[in-house]
Amino acid sequence: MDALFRRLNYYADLNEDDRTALDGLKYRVEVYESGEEIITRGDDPGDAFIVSSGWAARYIALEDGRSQILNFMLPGDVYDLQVFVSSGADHSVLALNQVKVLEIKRREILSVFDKKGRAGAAFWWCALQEEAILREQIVRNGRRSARERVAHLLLELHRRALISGEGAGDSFHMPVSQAMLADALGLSFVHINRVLRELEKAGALSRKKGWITLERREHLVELCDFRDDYLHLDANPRRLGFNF
Amino acid sequence: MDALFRRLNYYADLNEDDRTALDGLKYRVEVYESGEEIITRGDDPGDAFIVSSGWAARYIALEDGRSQILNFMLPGDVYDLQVFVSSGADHSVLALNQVKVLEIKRREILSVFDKKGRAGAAFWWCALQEEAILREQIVRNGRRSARERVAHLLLELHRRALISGEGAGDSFHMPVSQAMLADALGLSFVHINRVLRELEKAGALSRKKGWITLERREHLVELCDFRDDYLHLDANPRRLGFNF
DNA sequence: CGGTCATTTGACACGGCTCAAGAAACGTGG
DNA sequence: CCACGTTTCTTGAGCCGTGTCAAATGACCG
Repeated sequence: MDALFRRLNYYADLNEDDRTALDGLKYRVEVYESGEEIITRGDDPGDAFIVSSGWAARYIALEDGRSQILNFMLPGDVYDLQVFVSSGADHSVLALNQVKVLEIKRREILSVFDKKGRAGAAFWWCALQEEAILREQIVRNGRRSARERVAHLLLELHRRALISGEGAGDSFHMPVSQAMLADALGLSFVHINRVLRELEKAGALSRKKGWITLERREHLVELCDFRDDYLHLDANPRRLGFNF
Repeated sequence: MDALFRRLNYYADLNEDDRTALDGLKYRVEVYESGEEIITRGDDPGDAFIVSSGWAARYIALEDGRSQILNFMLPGDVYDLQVFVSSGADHSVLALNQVKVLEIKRREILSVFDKKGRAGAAFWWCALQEEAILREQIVRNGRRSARERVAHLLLELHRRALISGEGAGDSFHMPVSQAMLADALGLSFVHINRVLRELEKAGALSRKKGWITLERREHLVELCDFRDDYLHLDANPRRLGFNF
């Protein structure tokens, strides 16, 4: 519940009532190991899911084995805020490392919405951000070169990892194989590797045991013209300890 | 208002009360000519927008002139159902031909949501569908070849045009230049042209004055393995006069 | 009728893909 | 702790889908 509170509070500066409302939510904790499917296409979950720890990937697989990652889910991210209508999931969610998930009945979430406090608004902010991230993914993969895509995605994930309370400074833990990056960015994993090595050789970043360090963040920013406004972080800018 | 009612009714089989609630909505009609911007990035509209007639494109432009269309808006599509939180638009909307737009105050829309009738549910269904279309756009552009992309997008637009009450049978009016198609599919307009001509020569489709006819729809479906489930049309399948 | 914009086609270049094979990292059981 | 199988990463060679550039043609519009 910490991850959720942290996230919502980041957006909306919650007060006591909001905190109480959130604490009152009844939820179940499920643990998924790396490689397990949290949601499978066609499921009709019935609950909303909140990532409490670990990373997951929303993806769609084509018939012939190709597959595309839609986006990554970090602690505090919510699956299925479209709690008002129920429909079979049109995509799957895969655990990238061990993921703890809070599963909450739709009507529980609705009770928070109904209270019309800041917690409800913060949930909406989450939904708005999630959709904006999808849109940025479209632009990234549609109109950017391989190098730009990699730089842009790393900058996004770095930013989001910081918000989730993971990572420190210019480093963050990224439990994502190069093949997964390829499926996220619409490239081959061979080419992902080449781009990563090139950036590494240029001193822009370094990698070690699943940790990424953005050695020259400004260089990466410039490389892909990264603007973070799509992350809609300005709900409450004072939450962020530094300026980009 | 017809386009909206038609769309919502398609999803939810509205009753008299719902109809009354919708008819009671106060709105303003704005007309935009082809090429005009309905929403400009950075705007904070304050209202929700419903396309009443005509086509529009949501897009994001990069600094250097590249631009990416996120998706197309057809009659009955709604802009900004995230009415509960207000934030600057992170993308723009461009009129592709003459577009009539209903502009509705957020609180008006909220009143329909609050009534908890089927109209509210139908709005949610719209939001769910919109996000699913974005996801499919990611997969299409990320993991499909140029030919598959073109076929897949045409099939989607055909389907959506029929639902909007435009088009007839295998034909529909598509006020979209090849350069726009290119910006939607992450390709160059030269290549779009080649693919279209190829499909045309193969007898899969024909074009005339902005009208597209899917001469061999099944062929196109097979070509890109088109599954229409992402359009979430199953809310009320009987509304559709034919089976795919 | 001229001007502008959209379409079409050819020639050529190149970014990223495929295939292949070796090296490194990782997990597991002994 | 090592040994082993498995997955992931790395690198090279060659190819192909798509981009770029350029120019002609056609469609539309006042």
